[in-house]
Amino acid sequence: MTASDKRDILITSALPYANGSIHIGHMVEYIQTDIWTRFQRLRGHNVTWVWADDAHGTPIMMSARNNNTTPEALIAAMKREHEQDFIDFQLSFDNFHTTHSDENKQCVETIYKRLFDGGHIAVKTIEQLFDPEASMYLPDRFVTGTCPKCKTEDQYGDACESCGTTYDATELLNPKSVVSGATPVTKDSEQYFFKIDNFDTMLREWTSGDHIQPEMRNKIQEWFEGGLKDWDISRNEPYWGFEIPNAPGKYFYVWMDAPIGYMASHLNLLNGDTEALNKYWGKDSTAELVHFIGIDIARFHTLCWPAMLEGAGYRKPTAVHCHGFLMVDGAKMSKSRGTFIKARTYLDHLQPDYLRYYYAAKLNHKVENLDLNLEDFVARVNSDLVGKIVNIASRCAGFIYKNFDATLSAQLPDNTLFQESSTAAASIAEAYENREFSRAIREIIEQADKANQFIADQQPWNLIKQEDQHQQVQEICTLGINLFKNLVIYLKPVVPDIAKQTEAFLNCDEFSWSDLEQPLLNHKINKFKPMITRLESKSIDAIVEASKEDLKASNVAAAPVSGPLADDPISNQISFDDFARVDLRVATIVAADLVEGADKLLQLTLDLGGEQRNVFAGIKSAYDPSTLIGRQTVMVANLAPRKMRFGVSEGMVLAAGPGGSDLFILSPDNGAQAGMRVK
RNA sequence: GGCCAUGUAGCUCAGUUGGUUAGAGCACAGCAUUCAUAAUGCUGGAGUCGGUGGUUCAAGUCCACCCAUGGCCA
Repeated sequence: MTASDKRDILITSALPYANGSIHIGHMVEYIQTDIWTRFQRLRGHNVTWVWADDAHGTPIMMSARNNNTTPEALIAAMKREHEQDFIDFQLSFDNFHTTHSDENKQCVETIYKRLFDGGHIAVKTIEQLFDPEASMYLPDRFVTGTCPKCKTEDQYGDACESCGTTYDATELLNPKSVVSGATPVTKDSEQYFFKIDNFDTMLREWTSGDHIQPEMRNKIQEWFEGGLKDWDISRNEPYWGFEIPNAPGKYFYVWMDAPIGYMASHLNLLNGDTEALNKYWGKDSTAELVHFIGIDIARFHTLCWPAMLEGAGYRKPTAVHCHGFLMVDGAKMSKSRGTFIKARTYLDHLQPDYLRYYYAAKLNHKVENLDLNLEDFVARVNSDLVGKIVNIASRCAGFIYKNFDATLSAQLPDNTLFQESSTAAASIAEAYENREFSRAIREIIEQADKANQFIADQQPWNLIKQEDQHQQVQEICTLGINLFKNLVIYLKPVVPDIAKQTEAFLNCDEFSWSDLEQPLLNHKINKFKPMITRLESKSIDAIVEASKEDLKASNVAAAPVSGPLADDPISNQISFDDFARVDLRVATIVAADLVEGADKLLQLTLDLGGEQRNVFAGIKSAYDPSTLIGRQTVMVANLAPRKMRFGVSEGMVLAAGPGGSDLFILSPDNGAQAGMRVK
């Protein structure tokens, strides 16, 4: 590669929020970033990957308050945890910083000042909730009340957890201050707005180019049609963030300083050298600036962020790559199903290469969700990595080691296989470059299939029995080893651990892309050791189980101390289909009698509107049979009949309560008819 | 409610500008093989391409509506 071919690439991943642990959903993006980063390095480009913890905002302030700690202590502990997770997942970032840093304060203030001087900041007076007792403005999360839409009580001032509606805190019904319990009043408050509309023309042009995936352009178009409204970048104190210069009591909104955290992390890596920073961020920079993000934060990265950069006299991103969300077994990650898997829980059980490979095999350049199918995960990794790729080394190495003093032959057999393996490079590189990792993997596995076919075809295990065929065997296995070497170079961005073991096994320096062209000949190798063990489904079960344990542990803290929920916590989630299997019907009690010899049972005759059922119900302690006759109730109509000492019970009546005299059978409202289904 | 994306074999996915009989891997069945971490090779069965209607000589591919899933916004 000549100096002029060498690209300067600055890469970022989205900033994880410093208020929770990293999970395998985050890892989709970080692994995607890492594969692309490693690929570019393997090709010899000058790559820098910087990111940071997103360490500001009300949720962090609240968490610190609830845990009797300071925000500083909380984010410091979280940063250590996050960074260790990333290192252990073999992410090859150059710097992981925090948005609560001197560098970020410096960058935020610089950008804000430039925007202000450029006439891109407006000061407007808006109505905000104010706590008259604590005499302070209330952030959204410091107000609770009833959702204006679905009337669910005890919701925060930004969104309803029950119906998902987002609203202004001023719209809450019966609002209450979290701080004092007082009813807030509305009060005028000055806020600072970024006039993003000033950049309408620039943004329309910029987003119509190659910087954005085509499917994102449709989405962005919709935002333009809605009009670019002034963006409120300030928050009243108390707020956890940076104070706005010359605006006492006003703080930068977390989403203002978060993306600037990319720049600040870079500045931190450069030890504060702003000239070096400008080489990447200056208006005329020729370096590439590439962001990897999830679709949920696309709006900030495709509109707010480029506008801020433009307004402050910096360059705009080369590309903003969006990905979808992680699904596990076709559904959203679920805590109760044990599919909300923390990065650490995964690492406690498995090496990163497995998950890295599986994600790579499914990632593409589109904004699609990625489904982690746990059964498929096991099958895919075992079949591809163990059965196909590493097996090539395993089946050739023995011959070389035992019969040829661990030395590869001086020449390859007379065929074009090695040539083919090298020329696949162009297409595989193109796939990596365009982030079509699944295509890259498909093409790599095709090469592996060819290698295995070749070995099966040549049958070295038969040839070795003939003395005069020994050189042939050495050459066949040398080719096998060299095909394996190329496969590992192709896979090096994806499975760094296997690549490292292969370099040691083959006695080689660190592989680079250019090593694809030259076969190893007359070269001594080491004894083959298994590089990766087969994935067992019991490991997956253990991860799922451990993830359920995590849930239990976190539930203990939040569980109510007394009351029905404390005595009998809510069961694991079920699907609608599970529920639908239970056939509940309205029934009329036409007869109710004491059962001779039974302490707790009443014998009920239930009418389902044409069909009568005999049911034994354990409600004698709470009900006099004569008061039940003529009442309607609800029964499970498709419960398997059960033989009891006093007869067969053909269903079950629904009742609530712990027992004894505290039992309450259900009744439908007036008008229900016997036999109606409850659903 | 509006919008965006997705829906192809049991599972995970390819299917370029509409053009022969819709492909691959895994799983399954049979055969071969035993160098290899029970790994590998060959052969085979398996699909009303979410549904309905339309455009066309021709639709998995284009259009309309509907359904399901995921998401964004209100």
